[in-house]
Amino acid sequence: MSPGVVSRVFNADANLRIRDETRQRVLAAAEELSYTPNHAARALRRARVGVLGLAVHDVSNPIYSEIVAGVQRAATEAGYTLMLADADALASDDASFRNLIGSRLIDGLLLQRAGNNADAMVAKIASGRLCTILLNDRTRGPLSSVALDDETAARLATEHLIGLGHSRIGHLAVDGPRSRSQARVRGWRSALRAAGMAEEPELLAGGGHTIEAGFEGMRQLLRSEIRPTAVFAGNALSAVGAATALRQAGLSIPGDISLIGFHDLPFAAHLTPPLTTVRLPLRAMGSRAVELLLEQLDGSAARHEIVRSPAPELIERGSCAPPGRVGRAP
Amino acid sequence: MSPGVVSRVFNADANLRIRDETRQRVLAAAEELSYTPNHAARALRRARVGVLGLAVHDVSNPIYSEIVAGVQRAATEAGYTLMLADADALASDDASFRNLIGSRLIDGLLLQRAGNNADAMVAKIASGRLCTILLNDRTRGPLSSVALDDETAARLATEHLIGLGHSRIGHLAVDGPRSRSQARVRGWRSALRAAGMAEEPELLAGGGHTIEAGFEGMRQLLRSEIRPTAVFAGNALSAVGAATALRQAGLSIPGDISLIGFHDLPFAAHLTPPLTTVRLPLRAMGSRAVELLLEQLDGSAARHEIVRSPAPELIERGSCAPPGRVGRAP
DNA sequence: GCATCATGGTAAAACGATTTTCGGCACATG
DNA sequence: CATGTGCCGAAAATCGTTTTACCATGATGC
Repeated sequence: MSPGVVSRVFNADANLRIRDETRQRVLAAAEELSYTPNHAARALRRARVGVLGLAVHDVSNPIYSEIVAGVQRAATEAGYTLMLADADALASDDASFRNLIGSRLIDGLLLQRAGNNADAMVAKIASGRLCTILLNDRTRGPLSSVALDDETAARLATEHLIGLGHSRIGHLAVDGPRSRSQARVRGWRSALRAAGMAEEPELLAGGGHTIEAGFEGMRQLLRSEIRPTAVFAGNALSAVGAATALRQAGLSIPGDISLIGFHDLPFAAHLTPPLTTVRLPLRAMGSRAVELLLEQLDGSAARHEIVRSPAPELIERGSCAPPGRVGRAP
Repeated sequence: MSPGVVSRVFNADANLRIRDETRQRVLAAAEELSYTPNHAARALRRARVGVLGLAVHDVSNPIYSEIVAGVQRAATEAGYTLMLADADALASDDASFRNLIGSRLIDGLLLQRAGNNADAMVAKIASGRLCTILLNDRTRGPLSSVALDDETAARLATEHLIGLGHSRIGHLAVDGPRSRSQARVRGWRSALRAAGMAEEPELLAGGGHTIEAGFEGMRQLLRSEIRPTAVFAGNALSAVGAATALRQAGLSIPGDISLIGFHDLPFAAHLTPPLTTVRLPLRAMGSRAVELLLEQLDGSAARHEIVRSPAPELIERGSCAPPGRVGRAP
């Protein structure tokens, strides 16, 4: 039996004419020897490895975990395996960068850009020939991107606070206090303006995307002249840190200050008080990114897309209440 | 210039005698063309791909995230790339299983066994020829394993509660209420016995390794005849669920019931009250597992190891207090 | 009876590196 | 002059698949 026939049986080649008896013989022998095609040889021959790369900034961040889950599912469905890389290591270690990007270890890359040298990194990748999708990013550039409708979600959160009667609504911005043009800040601002409220610069602080940064950001808000009665945190983890800062200041949530988080993660319901959040389709974004990547591997052009479905949704729990009134007991 | 020379320059072959001028010429040309060796071809020729697999039960579980971080670091240091797989998908989808295990897509596998069919899966893997290390597992079998000193940690947690004066100390067991032989249950029991306390079967409930399971487990403990004054949760996430159950029952922590968690995760300090825990070297276990795997790839025999360093450590926060007294304010 | 065609395969050439073998050149030695 | 002997580098074999080209053989068409 020649290897060529075996190969075509395995790949269900439609152009192969073969006696059924022979096919059975091949299959039986494969079973007997528990034969599995060698990945490297196959990848070498067809110029395609069947592996997608996913580089995220911090694997242990639960927000990324959600994205990873979506990516994982879509990739598996499409018959691809997923390779996880550390975006920071990629940015700093040039050897591992070249190994991942240039060696055709993967067919395409999903990149969650983050950190300071993100731009430099994007440039480096764009100059290469590896098909890449930027995750959770709405940059207009040579690289495709998939993002969420952060602005709508931020507006939703802010409007909820406005609806409760708040008028001094702070915001912990993920990209620092000076990032006045980012989507979440825009959503927050547009909701304030629509309600006829002035935007106080002191009500905008940096909250980062970590517990610690949220803690610091909230402390800064509390030190400001006009103390907010409600705070919209631009990130789920920073909301956790913010809550701790409030508790340390002896303030109750939502009695003294209402708090709303961004991204609805599993533990949000288990904070004290349970955290009201806006939920965004993180998993869907992950899946969609894979679809886009696969399309692009087939030659379609770069594209910038925003995943709006399922739509951002307000998840009411116990961390928001009208101002100046004690909310329900914890 | 022949490809052979190029290859040997790139891999710093000691047996190659070459004029320095020629070497420079090779290096310059490589730089010029931004040449990177093709991974598949290289993997095919040397029967080694430079990729390690890591299969965990649930990527979004923060405990696994810690392990992943440790594995990631050690793998990168050793010049290996990491491939993340979903252990559940591996167990259920036979095609992806064979693809990962048999095709030499990876050189070795780190497997966090979990789920019901874990045993069957281990058997399937053991029958194959892929070098595998079981993570967080102390099974004696043909496969190597790396585990933590859960028993000591559990004893430490229980002794802390005993030291505070508690005598009715419940335990939420990760593997269900009937798993009387697991390490954490053993640690809990041995601490109780050492203090001359009887082990009440009603004080043992299943807490799983999810928030929900912990919630249910605590509710069960609260329904029992002898209500505990302190609970040792066998898992960090189940402690979060347990805290919610207590809150819903109108009980205060630690005023009415003290709570101590297993595994010290970033958010533990940000619960209300901040959760007292025992910290285990999760990252170190991940790193050690990689080391063991690499040794074994070089031919060393299977081994069962327990990572005891850094030693389990009690992290006191605000969720434990003497019984029948109100603890410090949240 | 000769050309054509479908059938059921075989044989061989890629794929892009690594590794082993071999050969040519220059110089020294007997 | 013949013969080693270092040095450098070229050639060729190899890894396990996929893919293309091709070849018997017998059946069919005319």
